[in-house]
This record gives sequence, C-alpha cells and structure tokens, in this order.
Amino acid sequence: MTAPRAPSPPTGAGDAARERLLDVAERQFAERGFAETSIRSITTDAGCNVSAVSYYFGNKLGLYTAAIRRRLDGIREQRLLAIREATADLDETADGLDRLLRHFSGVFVAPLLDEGGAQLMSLFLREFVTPQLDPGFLIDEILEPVERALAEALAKVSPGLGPIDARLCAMSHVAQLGHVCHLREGNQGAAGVIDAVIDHVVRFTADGVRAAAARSARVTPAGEVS
Amino acid sequence: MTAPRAPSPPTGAGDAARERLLDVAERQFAERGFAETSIRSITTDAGCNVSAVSYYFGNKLGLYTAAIRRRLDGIREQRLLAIREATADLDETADGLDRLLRHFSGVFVAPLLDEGGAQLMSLFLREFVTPQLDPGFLIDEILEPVERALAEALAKVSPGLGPIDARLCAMSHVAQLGHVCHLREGNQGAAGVIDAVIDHVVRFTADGVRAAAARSARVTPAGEVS
DNA sequence: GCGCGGGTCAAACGAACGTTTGATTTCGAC
DNA sequence: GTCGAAATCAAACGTTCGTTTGACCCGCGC
Repeated sequence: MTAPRAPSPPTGAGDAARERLLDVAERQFAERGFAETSIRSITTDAGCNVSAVSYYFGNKLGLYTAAIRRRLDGIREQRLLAIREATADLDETADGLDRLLRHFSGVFVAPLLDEGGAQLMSLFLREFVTPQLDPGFLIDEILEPVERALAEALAKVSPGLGPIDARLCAMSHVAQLGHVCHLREGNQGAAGVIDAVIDHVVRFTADGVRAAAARSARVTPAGEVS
Repeated sequence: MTAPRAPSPPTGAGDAARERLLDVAERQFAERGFAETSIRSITTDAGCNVSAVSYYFGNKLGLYTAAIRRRLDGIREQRLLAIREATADLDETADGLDRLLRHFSGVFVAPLLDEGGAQLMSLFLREFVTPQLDPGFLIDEILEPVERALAEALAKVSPGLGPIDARLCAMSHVAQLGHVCHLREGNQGAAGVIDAVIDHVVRFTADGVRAAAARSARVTPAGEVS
C-alpha cells in the first residue's frame, strides 16, 4: 500500500517524475496562476498520472509550495551575495555606491534575461499579489531580508546616511527594479531597452542616496559618525 | 422573452441589482482574484439570482470587465487632473518640482486611505499581474497616459531635463508609488507610516530629477533650450 | 522463485463551477 | 382590469476540477 500517502512527501530527490512535475508546475503556475492551472494540465505535460501529485506532494497546494520553495532560497542568496560582494572591497575609491547599485541591480534583473527566468519572476510576482501561501510569506522570505541587507550596505558606502533613510532608499531602489520586472514580463520593451532602464535606475537611486546623505550630514554636524 | 440575452448588455444604468452586482464583484474580485471568485458567491452577497450576471453582463468576464471599467476612467482622470493642477500655476517660485510631485503622489495613494479604496487598488494590481482582459489593457488605459503626462510635467518644471530622462524619472516615481500600494495592501505598515514614506518618495524623486536635469544641462550647454 | 514495497496507472467519485432554460413576478401604460 | 416587457427566480445541464481508489509493473533482497 502506497507508503507516502501521508501529508509529508515521500523522498527528497532522485525521482525523475518528481523533478519533471516541479519544472512543469513552475512554468504553468507562472503563466496562468494557481487557480487557472489544473493538475491534469501539469501532469499531462510532465508525462505522468494525475495521482503523482498527491503521491509526491500531498495535494495541489503542496506542489505549488514545493515549486516556489525550490527556487526561493537560491534567488535570495544570489541577491544577498551580490550585496556582500559589492561591499567587500570597499576600501578603494569613492564610487562604492555606484558599484554597489550596479552590481545588485544586475543580479536582481538577471533572471529576466535568461530563458525561463522571466517566468520565475512572474511566479513570484503572482504569489506576491495573489498569495496562495501565508500572506507576507514572500515579504518575509525575500523582500525584507534583501531590503534590509541593501539598506545596511547603502549606509556603509554613504557616509552620513542614517538607518531610516537607508531603509527608505533601499525600498525605493527595489521598487524600481520590481517595476522593471513587471514591464519586462508584459513584453513591454525589448531586452535591449532593459539595460538602458537599469542604467537610469542606478543613476537615479545613486543621486537620491547622495542627496539624502548630504541632507543628513547637514543636520548632523559633519565629522560626527552615526 | 428576456430581451437582453444578446451579448450586449441591456440597459446602462438605473437597475438596482446591476449596481449591487458591480459593488460586490469589485470587492470579491479584489479580495480573491478572478478565478477564485465564483458567480454564486457574488450573487449571494448581492442578494440576487445567479442568472442576473448573464442577464446584465453576458457572462462572468463581462461582469469583471464592467467592474474594472466603472472605476478606471475616474482614477485616471483624477491623476491627470492632479498633474494639470500642479503645473498650471507654474509662474511662481522655483519649487514647482516639489509641489508637482507632492500633489501627484497624494492623489495617487489617496484611494488607499479611503474605506474600500485599498481593495480598488488591489483589483487593479491583480489585473496588472494576472490579466484576464487583453494583456496591456491597464498599461494602455492608465499606466502609459499617466506616466506620459507626468513626464511632460517633469520636463516643464525642470529646465534642462530631456524628454527621455523625464520619461525614465516618471517611471521611477510611479514605480515607487505602486510599491507603496503593494505594501499597504498587505497590511504592511500602519496608515500613519504611509505619509512618512510618501514624503521620502517625493524627496527621493525630486533629488533624482534635479540631478538628471543638471547632468543634461552639463552635456547640453546652458541656455540652450531643448 | 518469491515476496515486498516503491512507483505508476486508468478509472471513478463527489463537489463546484459557469451557463442556460423556462416559468413566475413585478409594474407602468393604456 | 389587462397586457407586455423587464426583471427575477428555482432548477437543471454539462463540464471541469481535485482527490481517491485499487490494481498493475518492476527491481531488489532473500
């Protein structure tokens, strides 16, 4: 009698059908959303039986959750790593802010340019707007950690920028990048335009951060750290 | 024999049930999305029969379309009016940029603070991410006209700012405001925090616009208009 | 050779859905 | 009072959905 009928999935890896299901589910959930995608459509594309979903993932929501979780940690760690890389060799010249923003932005939108990467962003955007999981799940798992790390990095490379202003500036930057992802998903603008827009976003944020830092420095007397 | 069984809706207004259906549909579609909301749930809340939907709107998608259309023009015109108002009395001091951004941003997020206004923004966000209508419908109907008008206004109040930079800066500003709407929808941050965030966004964009205008003025010799 | 369990399958189940039908009610015009 | 169209209704239709069932296949240990 089928062992893994329990709510907990059976194994962890090694099953070919399991991976195929996750691949197809990621694509179809991203293209059409959770409710508009049927289990039968996924299993047909994956070349297996409908009962494979309940066998490996318990139910439809389990498959959806697994498809998101499989990618979530990777994306977040890529972004956090990009921040660390850009702030590691900081003791050079004064263009640390520009290098940080440019490197981070490149990593942020990189999935958009890959084959199949845009659909991954679409999957996250959908879960962000129409949560099937716990509301705030994606905020806690990606948005908040990345924004926090970016805020700390901004404060590090921008003398005089207070923590609150750094947080707000990080929000502004992430907001712009997310908007670019929106537009790119809707086939708005060819892939070549993306680079120009990213260039603008990096300059725009850098100018905003510098102005905020200057404003803080004017309030807090110069030479005083923190 | 029922007259308006044709795909075209019967009357235009005056029916109480019709308006009740639109009210309930707007709320439920905003809360749960198109596919997750059933006609029976809407008609039950509206206190009428399921066939009223096909009677007044043809089918479920017709009801959804009517619910969006009913609000779309109003929101867009409010935003465009806010831009015109802020650029009309321009021949005053030099703080035209700040006044424009502050006024426009206030109107943009105003629906969020009303009772029932947040759900309206949620409805638009959902259609933006998971289009049930023609893809790009909302972009053409709201995003593009508003961004274009804002870009023209930015160029007007910012001497030296080229049209392309103006467009990009308008995009950056709208992106930040849309992000605020996202967070507000997810109950992130109390209503009081919104004002502080909007203050930051206005300052942030103003700094970015001024820097872009200064950069353009450096490339294009001063005194030369366009 | 045999048994056993993981993996896969076709088939069916019950529920919920969007839509349609045909009758009934409502109501102003005459 | 009567007629007709608009409006509303209960009921059913056909489809699709997520999920479950029970049998079958295959490879491995003994």
